[in-house]
Amino acid sequence: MRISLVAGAPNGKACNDCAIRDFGVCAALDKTDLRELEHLSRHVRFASCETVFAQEEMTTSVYNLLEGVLRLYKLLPDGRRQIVGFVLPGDFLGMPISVRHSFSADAIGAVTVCRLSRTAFARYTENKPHLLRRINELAVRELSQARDHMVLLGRRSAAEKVATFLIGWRDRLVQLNGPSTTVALPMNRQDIADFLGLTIETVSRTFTKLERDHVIGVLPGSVYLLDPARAEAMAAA
Amino acid sequence: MRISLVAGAPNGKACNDCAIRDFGVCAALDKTDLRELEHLSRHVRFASCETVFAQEEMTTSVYNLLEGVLRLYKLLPDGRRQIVGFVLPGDFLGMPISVRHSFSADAIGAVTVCRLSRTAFARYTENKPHLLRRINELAVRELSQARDHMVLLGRRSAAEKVATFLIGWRDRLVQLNGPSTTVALPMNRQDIADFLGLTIETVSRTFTKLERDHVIGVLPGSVYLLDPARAEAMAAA
DNA sequence: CGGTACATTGAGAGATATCAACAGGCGTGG
DNA sequence: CCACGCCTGTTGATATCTCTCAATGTACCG
Repeated sequence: MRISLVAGAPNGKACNDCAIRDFGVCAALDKTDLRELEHLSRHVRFASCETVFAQEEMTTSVYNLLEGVLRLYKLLPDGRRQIVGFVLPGDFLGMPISVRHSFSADAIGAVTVCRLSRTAFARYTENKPHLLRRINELAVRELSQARDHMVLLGRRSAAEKVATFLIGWRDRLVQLNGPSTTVALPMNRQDIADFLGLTIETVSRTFTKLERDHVIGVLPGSVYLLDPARAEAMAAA
Repeated sequence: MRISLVAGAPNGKACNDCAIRDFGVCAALDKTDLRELEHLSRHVRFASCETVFAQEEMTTSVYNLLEGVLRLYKLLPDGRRQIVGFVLPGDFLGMPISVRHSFSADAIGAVTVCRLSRTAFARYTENKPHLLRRINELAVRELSQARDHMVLLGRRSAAEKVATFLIGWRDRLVQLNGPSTTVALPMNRQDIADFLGLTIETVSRTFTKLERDHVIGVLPGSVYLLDPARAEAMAAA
């Protein structure tokens, strides 16, 4: 939760060559648009556990994640935490409802973001309805994911929660890196617990149980799916 | 869950005189825009428990709620239900992520909606960036509410859930109808339970407990807040 | 090699779910 | 107009899942 002191370094690379060129909001932009965007964006690095922005802070920027993973979370006054989402490269972070952030974002491992001034980006989008539609599309997709997660939090058992999480996380990684037998879990057990509305012990026990049942194999920092079909069935049920 | 057979009746009234003129998406539109919109919209009535649209159905329309209350919910294959939101007059329902609805909507009591063809509305928005921004704003607000609800579902006790629900619902009603000591609850206990990730029995017991503690008074179809401060404290905690 | 952070495991407690019975309101129909 | 049945909501007893508290294990790092 330390704050990064690293100031924005000049972008350095052209947006056109960006690794996430075809993923995030920028997918809606042509070369001319991108050239304009280059002048507005700065790449910024954060070390593990550094805060990109915090709940209640003023919203000054919007972000595209370039490398690494972020956790987004909300805290209750007494310290209880609910992780509302994990952010992967290509994801866009920049639809603040108000002048203050309603949740916090910090780095899980080293992270690079593409940062833009919120006002400059707002001006940039003004006469670009295709970009507005793209942002809208992303917001609606996030809303849909949020509702799926409500179902998980409100109506699923611990085993179903964990299975659903593993399948969903695998699917996101597959989209980024292509198929793989193992599912990397850069977040720790507490993060998973706070995402699924469980305690760390219950998550741990559930992992062990799934391992005993030959559904998954547990390794430090990852799991592999021994029986993807069964995991998917638990996630669907 | 019956399907309404009532076909779309001609709008009849001018959008400019609409009751929710200043609330929903239409707040972003001037008189000229509204006149154009009148030709696209139809008022449709639904009786209690009729389905406006169902999960997996094709998305053909977008809606503005004019009168009444809707529940939005998702079902798991085994029948478990999670209500993802209640819709009040002025709320906009029309940001489908895909060609099929990802949740169902049905009427709690009699309902009137303003229905527009999805494709016609999409064409209508095409050259109206102010409307796009308005839609975006609404989507982001909903997303924020969804995240708040995730915290409730994942990290709050039954008593906190019920108190938070009552305060939140009261605030929405106040915005529509002005201050009032009583909070009308058109939805039944099962709806509340499915919204809060509880069982009907737990909701009932929690109401009784809050009544014993002189926080609320329970009446058929409504409650009144005897100790709003205490209820708000439970909702914030 | 020891320290620290993270993860696992166990025992017991507690909150909510489940199962079951009962109460009250409301409409229907005799 | 009253009796009946139905639906919704409440209450009670018990079960169960997940949490809490505590101890132990394990990997990483100085």
